[in-house]
Amino acid sequence: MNEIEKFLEDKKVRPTAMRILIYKFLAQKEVAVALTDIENAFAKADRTTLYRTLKTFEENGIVHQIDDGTGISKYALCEKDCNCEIEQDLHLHFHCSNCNETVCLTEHKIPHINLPEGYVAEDVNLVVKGICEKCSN
Amino acid sequence: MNEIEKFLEDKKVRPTAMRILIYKFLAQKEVAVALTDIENAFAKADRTTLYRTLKTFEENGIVHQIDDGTGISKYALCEKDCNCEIEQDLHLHFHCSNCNETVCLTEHKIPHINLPEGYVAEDVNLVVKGICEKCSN
DNA sequence: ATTAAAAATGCACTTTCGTTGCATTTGATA
DNA sequence: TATCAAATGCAACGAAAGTGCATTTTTAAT
Repeated sequence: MNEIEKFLEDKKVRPTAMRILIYKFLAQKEVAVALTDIENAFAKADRTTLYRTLKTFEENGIVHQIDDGTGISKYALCEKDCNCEIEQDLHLHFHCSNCNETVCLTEHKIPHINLPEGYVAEDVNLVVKGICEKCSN
Repeated sequence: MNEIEKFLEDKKVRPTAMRILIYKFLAQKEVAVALTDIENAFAKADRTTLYRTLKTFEENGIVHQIDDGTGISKYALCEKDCNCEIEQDLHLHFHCSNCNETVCLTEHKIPHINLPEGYVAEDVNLVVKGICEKCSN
């Protein structure tokens, strides 16, 4: 409880009640969540608030946004000490076409990529689509 | 002209006037295009027709759809003899955050990815975001 | 403690994109 | 030339992202 408040403050995000709840929700989820998922979990809160909370979290390095190819943005908590940097922090995401869930495979970092002359990489997104461990049995 | 008709027929796609035009448009573009781009180029045609043409092209291995992380689907002609298969055909895409264009780096195939036990890969999407060659000068 | 300022939240609304159903037209085939 | 299937055009819908503004809450200063 108090840890979360402290954590948010460290990240320069005001620890409002709503934000603490959203943080908790993200923390208990082991998969990436869409705005709609949070909306359903917090029926009382307005979508805009949730939307802006996620944006704030993203801007302050608390969550990373995941584009899993479904066209719907997903969000997941960043790892400890993550700066969302290529080579160091960025990891593989897996989207299951059966259960439709997206997971962070944080131990699978993104391989180094050689770009042609003149190209500058700022961000890399690697998504594998297929059948996840739960659904493949 | 006649080559295109033949090509489309080979791919089991009826070479209608509209489809030939769209094919030509894609062929002359060196970047991936969005539905909206084609819409603007062919003001006379209906969006639905363009949309369905792209779908038809995609289903018949003429174009591949690209998810570049902008949330807007892009399309580009497949390489010759492409079957859109992992390890063989799938390549890197680069999205420029300056000019907003997405290019196929077809010579950069997607590296082999080891997944955890139980995961089955069906498709892989690798997008690098940054500054492209044209914009970095 | 009170108040002023700033930030967060809620509400209404808009835009864009993807998508579908259905009527109409075009094109291939018998 | 008649017939049937495929392609096209039109209208509309739904989901999701995003914005402007009014209101409430929180912080900070007096």
